[in-house]
Amino acid sequence: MSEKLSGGEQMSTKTPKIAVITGPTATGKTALGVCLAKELNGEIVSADSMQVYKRMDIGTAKVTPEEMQGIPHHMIDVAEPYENYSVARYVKEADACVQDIFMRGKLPVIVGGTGLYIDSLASGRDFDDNASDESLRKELEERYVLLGGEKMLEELSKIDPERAQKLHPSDRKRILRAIEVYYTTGRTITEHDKETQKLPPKYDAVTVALSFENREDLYARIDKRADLMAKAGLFDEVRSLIDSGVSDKCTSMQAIGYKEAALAVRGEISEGEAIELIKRESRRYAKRQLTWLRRKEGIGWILWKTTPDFEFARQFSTKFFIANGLE
RNA sequence: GCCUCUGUAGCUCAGUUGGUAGAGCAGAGGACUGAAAAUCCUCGUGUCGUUGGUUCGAUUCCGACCGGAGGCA
Repeated sequence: MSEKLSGGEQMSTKTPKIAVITGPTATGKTALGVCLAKELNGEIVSADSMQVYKRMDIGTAKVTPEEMQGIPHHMIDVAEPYENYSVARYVKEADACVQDIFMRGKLPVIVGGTGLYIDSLASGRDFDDNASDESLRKELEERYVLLGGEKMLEELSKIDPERAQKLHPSDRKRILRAIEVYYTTGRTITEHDKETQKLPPKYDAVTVALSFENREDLYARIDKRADLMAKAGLFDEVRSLIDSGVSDKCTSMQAIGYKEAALAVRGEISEGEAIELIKRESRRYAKRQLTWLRRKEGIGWILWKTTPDFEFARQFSTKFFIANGLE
């Protein structure tokens, strides 16, 4: 009887496993995601900081209804382009999706390239509702411009020396956020981080990452996709966003493809120049994504030779998932 | 055919009054806890076109040759 009880306890404390498909931009995550969701009786939860916005389809390479092949997709088109989305909101909403999918006896398949979103969702990071203050942030922003990074970092080192030591004077966002957290919650961001690090992860993310064996092949794919986006009407898409009143200060308009196309729409550069910029920024973005992923252990990497081989990827991923306890 | 200019990092070009060289861009590596497609940090060895000569020493000066651009015929 006691055996039974302890067994039951173990079951209930076991971390649920979720499937994750990630990798730099333009590597075929969307297609593989659908393919595996079909095979594993799953539903897709997107982990993409820009596909959350409605009316941003071409530039974000959003899945089309045909590509979905009947598989439900969550966390896409959940915000308006003029809203400012955030990790905090993502974790809250995406986690609700994940739980709902589990409840219905299906497997959540997380697909996307926004590493911070995936990590935060999996770790179950709790974002305090009070730890954000727009007007304070604005005020700090002004102070930063006025006083400069050195002075602001000095200010931070008085309240949170540990954090201050890790930051560079130019890292405006992080310096200001650290100060903001202290003023809104009364606790330093270092304390806050240490606390969340202590928490056991909410989900066990069994992760497959896609990339190319040779960097040039990845870059060639990115370049090609940028050309296709332009042909598919990226500039019209951006023009209509601007016409509908989405300001270039919005988070959505900082997306690669959108900020450059907006310059062209406003006539500051040519469309050809915009496309070249989009290619370059996308390449750099892909590199940053790789940097993020490389440090993580336990990832099952699929490296394409020159073009994706989804049949191989399907077999590899299925084996990898099963080997890591997913069903 | 002759004359002039030119050949230096993947690209565009500096430079060395002779002691083997440095910027921008491209690129590479890293960081990342409420904007993350964001934000930030670090990184420059290359037959100085080839080959002879002068020199202790040549990428630098001289000659020839091979590319490229322009001019005259």
